[in-house]
Amino acid sequence: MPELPEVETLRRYLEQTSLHQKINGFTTEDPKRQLALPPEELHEEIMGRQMVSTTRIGKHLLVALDNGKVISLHFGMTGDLHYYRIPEDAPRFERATFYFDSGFKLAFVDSRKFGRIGLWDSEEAYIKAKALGPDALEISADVLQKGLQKRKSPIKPVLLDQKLLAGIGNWLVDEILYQAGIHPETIAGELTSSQLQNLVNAMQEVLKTAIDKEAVYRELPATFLIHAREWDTSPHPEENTHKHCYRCQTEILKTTVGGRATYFCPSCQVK
DNA sequence: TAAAATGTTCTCTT
DNA sequence: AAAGAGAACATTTT
Repeated sequence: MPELPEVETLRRYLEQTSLHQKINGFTTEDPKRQLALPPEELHEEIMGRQMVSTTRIGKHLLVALDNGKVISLHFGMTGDLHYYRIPEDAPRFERATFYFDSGFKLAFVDSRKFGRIGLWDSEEAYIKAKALGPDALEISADVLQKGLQKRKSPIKPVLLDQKLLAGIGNWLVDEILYQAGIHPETIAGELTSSQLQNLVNAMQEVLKTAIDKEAVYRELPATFLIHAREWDTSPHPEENTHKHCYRCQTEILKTTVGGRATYFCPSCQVK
């Protein structure tokens, strides 16, 4: 699930379900692993408090409490949220739960258990601790260009570096490079100014489109590369057209760049 | 059944 | 100091 558009969708979900209710309980399956602080401490700080507002930076969701503290939610590879009341609606893989006095619960769902929950004195403290760069929707072309300039790695792993800019994950980076017509192994510092411009435009376009569709992949435009990924659950898997570039019909290739699975069009994205 | 999976972080090396 | 490579983390799904 959780790259920038997914986390933005979760932020809105939390905002529409869970604000302004008294928290009267919190449980975790595996506090040592899932919490960035001792469970007693978290419990003490949030009991009786209310969530009052949310912020997102990159893939991180921050929830402000009415005592000024900030809960951090990071969703790892498979994190999700589910708000419910009756036990029949409990999701699979519920790893942590916030209980409200309304009787509703906010579940932190996470099959692979890479997600983390923390408590901080301020948003700034969290951003500093994680050394997060500017959010991918906010970063200016100028700052991005300066960040890329000195890097000698392929552009793909550089864009995945959350210290440079926050929010881009493995499917997004492939999508953005595809839309920008840039080969994922192009050395970051060697991008031309027109490539850089294409990159900035594609990043905005892809992020906004994905947020607009609430990160539901099958609703993304047919022009999106994401439909070529194996885990795309197309309603018509027998139609293999999504394995080809919508622009030139060339077969989409799968390789490894920076240790991650990488999809690209060998014809539209040349080094 | 072995392999791959939307992410981060740590260690080691350069 | 900073950048890059690679492994580790835990579990599910195909």
